[in-house]
Amino acid sequence: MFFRSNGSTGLCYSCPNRHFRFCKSLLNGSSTEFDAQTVKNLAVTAKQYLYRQGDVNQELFVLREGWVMLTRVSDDGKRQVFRSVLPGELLGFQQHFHGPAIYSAIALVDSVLCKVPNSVEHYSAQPELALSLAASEACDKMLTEMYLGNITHRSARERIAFMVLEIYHRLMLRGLNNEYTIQFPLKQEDIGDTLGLTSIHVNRTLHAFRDEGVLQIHKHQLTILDYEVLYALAGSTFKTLAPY
Amino acid sequence: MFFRSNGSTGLCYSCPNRHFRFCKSLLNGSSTEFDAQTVKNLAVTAKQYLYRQGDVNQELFVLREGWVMLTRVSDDGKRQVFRSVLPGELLGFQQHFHGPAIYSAIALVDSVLCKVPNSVEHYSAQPELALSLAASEACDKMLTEMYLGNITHRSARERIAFMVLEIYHRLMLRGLNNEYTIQFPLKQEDIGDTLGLTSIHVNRTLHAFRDEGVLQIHKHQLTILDYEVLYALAGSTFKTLAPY
DNA sequence: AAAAAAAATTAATCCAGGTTAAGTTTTTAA
DNA sequence: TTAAAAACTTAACCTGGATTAATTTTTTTT
Repeated sequence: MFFRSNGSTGLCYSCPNRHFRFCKSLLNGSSTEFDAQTVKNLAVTAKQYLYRQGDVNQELFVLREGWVMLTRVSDDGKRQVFRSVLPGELLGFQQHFHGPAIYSAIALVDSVLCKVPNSVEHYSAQPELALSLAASEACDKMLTEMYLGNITHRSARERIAFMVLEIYHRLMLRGLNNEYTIQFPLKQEDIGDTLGLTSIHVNRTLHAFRDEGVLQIHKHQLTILDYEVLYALAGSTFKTLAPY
Repeated sequence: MFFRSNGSTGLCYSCPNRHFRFCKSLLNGSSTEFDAQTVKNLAVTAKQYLYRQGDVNQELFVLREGWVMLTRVSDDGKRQVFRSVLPGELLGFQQHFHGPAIYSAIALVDSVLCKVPNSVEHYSAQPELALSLAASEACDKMLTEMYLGNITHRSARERIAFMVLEIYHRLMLRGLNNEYTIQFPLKQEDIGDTLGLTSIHVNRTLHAFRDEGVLQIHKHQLTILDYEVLYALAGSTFKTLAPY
């Protein structure tokens, strides 16, 4: 089990995410020990929606543990997967606090979220928090831009290599890897809907990667067998992203 | 001439952008009349780079008038155009204040920018400003996500229709249209590099649109001839974006 | 105004990935 | 434990947009 389970409803001081930017700002701004009065834990089970596109009045969360995926279905029934939210990352912020959500958030595995303050008053009282929020949005924006650059003009092999390395890297920063193996709850269709490929073609490509000894996905575990090959395929976009 | 030219180096009180969110926050937080001590104007000519990918120590700007395009060239020489920055929009913010820029910013027409405060101290003194920054980043993020959804799985005609309407709509919000005509400094290659199409295919598609009486680009002027057709092609993604 | 460079245009050919269809295996629910 | 549903796999065929290669028009520079 790679997802840390250190008592789902624990307080911040024992949380593995407490050093990530937004959480750090929250804790810094708190005069007393941070507790359930301010940060409320919320447990969700696999396949449960946190909110759906069109919902209003949504809240701001930090994912404490688990894996959340952001998706949007267009009128013609096509689904776009925007990204995976990993432990320590924010989800739910919108420029218009109470406008409708443009995408749905679904937990892919049992997850725990922390509901965090999200009001103009809170941010005014804690300017550093608002700046952390801006940084978090800028980070998401960059990730989305890098995916845009990855998908535009690049082959299926390159796109998948980029996506796998990007997620592997983000999990590694959190210590959520076991050597070259990670938990990987995404289905082939999810990969396809992230990268603009059909699940059939994702399947073909993953199969080729396995035959070539590059990459293997089995029972929700992904193992990188040849990092160098993936790194070369992922291209300069990944190199740019890696420091973040 | 659709780009407002009301004295390039004017102060904020006469600026057409003064009611846009970030500028409004700036002005609200200013105890005295806002002047050149705080906001410095910077004029750039067409084809001039504001900064290039890899540059460090870049500044935060609001585009006062003109048109700026954000692009990134990858190691293999392919160019990605991220988006156009239109008057009143922010550019240059990064989560790491002094990290290298991941893309270049180039003025496509003669433009005027306002250099705005961008330090932790400023944001701490003006929490509302930090929140406006977060909102601006969230807005850019959403736009990028919508482009991602547009490019993934959709045809060349649909992609171009979406892009044209999105830009038309954003200019219209600023009063920078003349009925169904806008200034449009993007080259066919720029459109291609935004949407993941070759300029040859962009040309074919634009030609078809002209033949069909849908859309026309001539001498940097774009005219929408059949809004309904474009709107239907642009799909639900555009409908979602339009309120913003 | 002429020369050079950049951008737009057109046509022919080709292929990566889509589509359709029919399995098989794995997971979930009963 | 069995049945049903979801996910994965494989193969044959097809097409939208890429590639290559000229040519023309427009813009910029001299």
